[in-house]
Amino acid sequence: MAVTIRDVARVSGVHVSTVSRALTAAHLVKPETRARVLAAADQLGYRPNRAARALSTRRTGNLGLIVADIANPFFPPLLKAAQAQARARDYHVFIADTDEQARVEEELVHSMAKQVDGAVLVAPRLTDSAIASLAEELPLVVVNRRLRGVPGVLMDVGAGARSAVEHLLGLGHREIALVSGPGRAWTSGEIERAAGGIADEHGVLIQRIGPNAPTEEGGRAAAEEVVASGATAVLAHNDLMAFGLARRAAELGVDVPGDLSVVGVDDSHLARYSTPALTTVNMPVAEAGRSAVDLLLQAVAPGGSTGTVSLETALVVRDSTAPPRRDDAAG
Amino acid sequence: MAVTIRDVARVSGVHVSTVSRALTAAHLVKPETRARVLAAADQLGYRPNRAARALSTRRTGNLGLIVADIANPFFPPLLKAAQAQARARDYHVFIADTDEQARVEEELVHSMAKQVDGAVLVAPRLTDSAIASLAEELPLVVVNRRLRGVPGVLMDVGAGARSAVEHLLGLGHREIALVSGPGRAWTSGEIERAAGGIADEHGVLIQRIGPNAPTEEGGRAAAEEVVASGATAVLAHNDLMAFGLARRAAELGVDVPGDLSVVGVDDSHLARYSTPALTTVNMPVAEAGRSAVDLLLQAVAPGGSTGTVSLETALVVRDSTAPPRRDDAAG
DNA sequence: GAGATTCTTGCAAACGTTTGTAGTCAGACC
DNA sequence: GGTCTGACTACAAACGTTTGCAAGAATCTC
Repeated sequence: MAVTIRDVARVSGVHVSTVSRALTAAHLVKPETRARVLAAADQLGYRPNRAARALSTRRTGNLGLIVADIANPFFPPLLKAAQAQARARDYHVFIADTDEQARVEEELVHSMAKQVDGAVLVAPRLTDSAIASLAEELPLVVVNRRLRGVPGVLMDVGAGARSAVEHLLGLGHREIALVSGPGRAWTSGEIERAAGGIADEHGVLIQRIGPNAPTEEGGRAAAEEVVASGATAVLAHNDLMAFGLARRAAELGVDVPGDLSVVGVDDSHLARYSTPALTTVNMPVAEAGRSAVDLLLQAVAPGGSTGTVSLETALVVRDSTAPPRRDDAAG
Repeated sequence: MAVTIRDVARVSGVHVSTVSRALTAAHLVKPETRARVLAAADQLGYRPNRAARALSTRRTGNLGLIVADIANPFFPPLLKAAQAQARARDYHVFIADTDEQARVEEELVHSMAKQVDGAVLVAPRLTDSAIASLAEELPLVVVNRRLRGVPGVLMDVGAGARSAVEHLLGLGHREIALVSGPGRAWTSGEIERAAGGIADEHGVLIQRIGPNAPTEEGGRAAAEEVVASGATAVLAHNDLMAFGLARRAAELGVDVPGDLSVVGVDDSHLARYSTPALTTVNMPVAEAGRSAVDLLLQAVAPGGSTGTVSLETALVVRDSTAPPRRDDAAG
């Protein structure tokens, strides 16, 4: 039924091994022969069977992309970029959604292991040691997780959080709250550390609220505590939470940014679309997706090197931050 | 290195073929033998090599998911649901992004053909005949495209558009515009036909504006024409466009919904997040993703049947629609 | 112009499974 | 007690590639 290398061999009058070489190791066959083979392949519409190739070479030409939640707006641009990069390198990508569950994440790596040359774990929820042990089974690259021995792509969210707090301090805020996300995420720790550090330098204490689910609901849930705390500004773990927080605050009669400045993290499209448009930390997700794939491909290649790339983030000031009200500052 | 069926055979003291059968055709081996084999497999951490299995059975256990733009908020929930459904059926999914290019779509089907048992084309940009010819090469399911001979999942966007127009008519609008999307999309035609039909019944003429790119920019671009047309209400091809349109209208000093009611299509999260929250036609995308996978799996199965499933849509009324201003109606 | 290289190609084994065929064994049947 | 049946298992070929090895042809070297 399907046309195989054998058919091509017959039509072009050479042995299958010659066809194979003509296709994958051009310099090993005489140019004229190669031309004949290619012509035959083209004429027959031959496409190599990657499963057979994989069996023989032990390389599948496939990559895995494992994320916590495809529908979370943070991920799609990353997936898109990673997929495009992989395709440019002639790799296909499997995608899998863990539904935020560490156990599923682990199981997915196992079940993919024989089908891919390596996998990218985006913002993994697993423990460091679990990831390290998976990495022995399959070449892995992590995004937004620092792990010795495992190549990673880090977006410098700490620097972004620092800029965000500096921005708030510069506006005159002295009562700043931090609504944190899931304890397990690497970004949570980075944000807290950086925000705390810069606030310290200015003799300001940041109130931490949370942890919360990294969703709009999580943000809403934190809103009352934020308002009650008397904070005039708040930095949220991500845009979704910032958005939920701002919405809930509005319902409580608190004006954003008049009474409360809100800063998010991610710069998802949400940030531009919401009203007021969200001041947020831009994450270079597309770049991260590309880098992750490149790193993985390097790690997988014969003389595979392993490294970590760090990407810069930047604060994007929009309409959800403003100086605190005089009376607030006085009270 | 990796543990194969051969290792399992050695440890459990049987032939490889027995191991194979113990794993895939339980009734063909004696229960005790099977238990021994399973124990050995478990102990060794054996995982079947799917490439080898694929070579032998000619079934890969993989599915392809091809979409125009992963980052367009319409797709991720569909991808998520499809992926989950596939996983529940023990299939893995390849994902690919065509960047809205028909040629890429075609090439992707070709390059996936040998690696998957079938593919889902979501809102394809190809012509009917191109899809039909691809369908001979590989079992295909289309989403939001009607094509004889190719199973499909259709979201009844026509009914949704009809409800939307009825809603606007009910509010008292008589000057209604339709901002259409890409001419190639099936949904474009459906919306136009349905909207035109119901308006006709009420003796109202709908002004068609476009076609435009199905993006925020496309919506912005159409805004001036909409405003100039004197329409008091507008139905946009999708939420992104509705959103861009509303934003641009606001910039032009046109109040939404006071001066102009805006209705979108998709009910992406964007609709809930924007201000004013968008009245829009809800599309059952998760359901569509699941159905598409089920349909594909049916088509691929031995006695494969082929069918079309149609899913209902529903108008969701939010804050972007209101009765027309008196003076407008009078003018 | 003979030996040494280098090219070019064919042969056959291997990758890890599945599966058709055939063999063994125990029990049933008469 | 011999034959038949059915349950169970081993054998070996096949799936479509790649690749080490070897052989023959062509080219080079002196």
